[in-house]
Amino acid sequence: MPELPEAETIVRTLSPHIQGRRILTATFLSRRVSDATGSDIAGRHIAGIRRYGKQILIDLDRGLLLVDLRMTGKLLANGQPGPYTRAIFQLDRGAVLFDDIRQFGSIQLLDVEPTKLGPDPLEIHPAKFAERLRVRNTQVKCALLDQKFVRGIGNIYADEALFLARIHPTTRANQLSKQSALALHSAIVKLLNESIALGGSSVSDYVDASGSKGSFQLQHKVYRKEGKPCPQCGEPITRIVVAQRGTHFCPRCQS
DNA sequence: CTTAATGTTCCCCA
DNA sequence: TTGGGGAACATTAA
Repeated sequence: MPELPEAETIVRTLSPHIQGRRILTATFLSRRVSDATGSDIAGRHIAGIRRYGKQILIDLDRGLLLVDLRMTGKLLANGQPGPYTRAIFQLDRGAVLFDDIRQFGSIQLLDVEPTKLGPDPLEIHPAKFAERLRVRNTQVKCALLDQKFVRGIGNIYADEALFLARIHPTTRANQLSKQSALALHSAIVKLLNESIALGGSSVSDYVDASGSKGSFQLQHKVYRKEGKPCPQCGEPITRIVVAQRGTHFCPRCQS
């Protein structure tokens, strides 16, 4: 799904449309989207919206909605319903659509905070991040993708951060020098913030709540760049598979 | 027809 | 208990 920067952008672009609004009706067009029913949700007020890792939490006057976008989920303000619209929230002013081509996404109605994931990469102290890596006996890319390790990083930013920090994706996390671990933390913070500033990466079909694409994909150095020259040294970018995900890196820069 | 895609979970094996 | 690997979920695009 959208990763941290995309979720953050969706929250920012959707917030002005839904903050303080009342949900008149909620309609689920696909059984897979939710266990909740429209009548469970109708009538509640929206207190606010926030990001939790790469997920989105919509606080209600009673309970909250946990929106998990997975690979192709979208939240759209005042869009036109189409063939992939899976849920419609009619508000007292405007409407919100949940579109999702692949239907991996979901919207859950919770009465308490969701189960806890790892720390937010933009908030964790660099030394704490390094320490978490040090006690992890797994490939560093696997750690980055594990939402219980840190919440919000996905396949794009994992590959880009490992390139920026010059770390091979299959390096054991507990074998990284403290210096490398800190470089990785710094690369992650830099990339996530830069991406947020550019509205996220639109590589597949990501758009924000207004239907606008981000532009951070133009800054990608290795993600989906197999065979293209490394911007640092010219060596062709290599693609391997790690944790069942396409993994892109420079075999010369990322020893 | 085959492969891969911003993700997670479940199941089996060591 | 931890970690690795594969399948599954549903749909599109190259």
